[in-house]
Amino acid sequence: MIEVLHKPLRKGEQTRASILDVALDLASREGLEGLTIGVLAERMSMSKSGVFAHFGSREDLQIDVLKLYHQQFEQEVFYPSLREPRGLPRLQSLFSRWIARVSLEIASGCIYISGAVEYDDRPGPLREHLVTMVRTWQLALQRAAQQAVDEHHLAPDTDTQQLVFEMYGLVLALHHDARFIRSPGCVDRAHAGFARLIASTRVP
Amino acid sequence: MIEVLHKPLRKGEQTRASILDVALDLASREGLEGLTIGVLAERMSMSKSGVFAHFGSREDLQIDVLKLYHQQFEQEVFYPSLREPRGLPRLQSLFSRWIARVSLEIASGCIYISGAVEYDDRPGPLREHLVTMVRTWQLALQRAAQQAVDEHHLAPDTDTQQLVFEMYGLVLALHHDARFIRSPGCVDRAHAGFARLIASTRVP
DNA sequence: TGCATAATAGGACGGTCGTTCTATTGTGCT
DNA sequence: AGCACAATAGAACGACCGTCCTATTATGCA
Repeated sequence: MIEVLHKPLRKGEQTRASILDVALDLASREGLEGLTIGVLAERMSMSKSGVFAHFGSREDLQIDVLKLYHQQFEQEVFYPSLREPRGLPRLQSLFSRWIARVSLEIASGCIYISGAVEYDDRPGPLREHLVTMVRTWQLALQRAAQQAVDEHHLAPDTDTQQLVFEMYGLVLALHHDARFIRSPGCVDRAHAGFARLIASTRVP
Repeated sequence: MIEVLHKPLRKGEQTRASILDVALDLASREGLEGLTIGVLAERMSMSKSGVFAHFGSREDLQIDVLKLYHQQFEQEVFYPSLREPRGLPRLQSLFSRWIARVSLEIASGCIYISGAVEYDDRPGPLREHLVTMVRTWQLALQRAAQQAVDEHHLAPDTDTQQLVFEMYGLVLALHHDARFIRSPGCVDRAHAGFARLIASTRVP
């Protein structure tokens, strides 16, 4: 009697995935709040309702876009750095890949950063998801910094939270000067800032 | 024949000013792009068209809000610091007042920062105005830093552009952690970061 | 090949947006 | 007081928004 649920056909998930790809690209440019179903449908050469049917609501679409971004970020920045040895090398790898990602995103934009501004005062599930993801990333950085202390690469009294705060600041400044001001050479400045940061907390 | 233009009556300019006040408050919370005439009218207990009539367009309203913010920023951060002696004291005053302003704005938000994200990819007069203002502020900081070098408070080989880049990063990180993450103690971290920054470029 | 149903299209809904037009109210000067 | 005109209200516009409902088409399996 109770019929077995037909597993979703292939086509649906496939278009759903490509919708999400386009949506991520769109949200990177216009912000998650600027992501609109009409424009998304146009870009997909589909009807609004056709696109809409793949997601329960616009909010669900935004959340799925966010999760996709998070996934890509982990894949490109976090996981590869785990192959570096614990301590300073891994911390440096995390930062470099992070910088590279933000630089590449010059044409589009980092959703963690734009989202932080869009949702700092807008309560709701989207904000919660974003905060969780960014906190996760910050904690991963802090863990790597603590390991650098444990490995005696950084001074034993290093304030790792302070370190992460300043690293984040460098990336935010990079994003700001690259995308908004469009001042050349800011990638080098981010690297220089990190080098100085490490030098001042390094074990002599 | 050509009649003398009647100078605008007092009432008009007065309400226009109070509209701008409310608009600035609103834009600080929701962003310049989130500033809407309907909501503004509601907050003013006026009709939409009544509010609209004071500005040629929404864009003009946004620009006027931006100019008002710029004016307040200069008044609270820039000018008072000019009373400090040239060099490190003035640079430190600029940074402290800047930090204080961004901290106070925790409840509302810094339009320079939110605007940078909103308009990094959106061409138009608003973007141009914003970039000009932020560039002006960055150049003021750089000038103060250069004076600190000239006064032999900072090392003669100091890269002032790099210094400003990192100062800006500290404030962006403060804004991020205070408003978005809402992590306590980030004001202290901004100050600590600046102290370390100065210490590493100070003349021995 | 045919059948069940997933996938999509099309249209309509109420809502908000910026803007415009016209009418009414209020103000300031003589 | 009365006149000129500034200041505001009110309604309507076209456009776009997210969402829902109902057909139509496409797909995968028997």
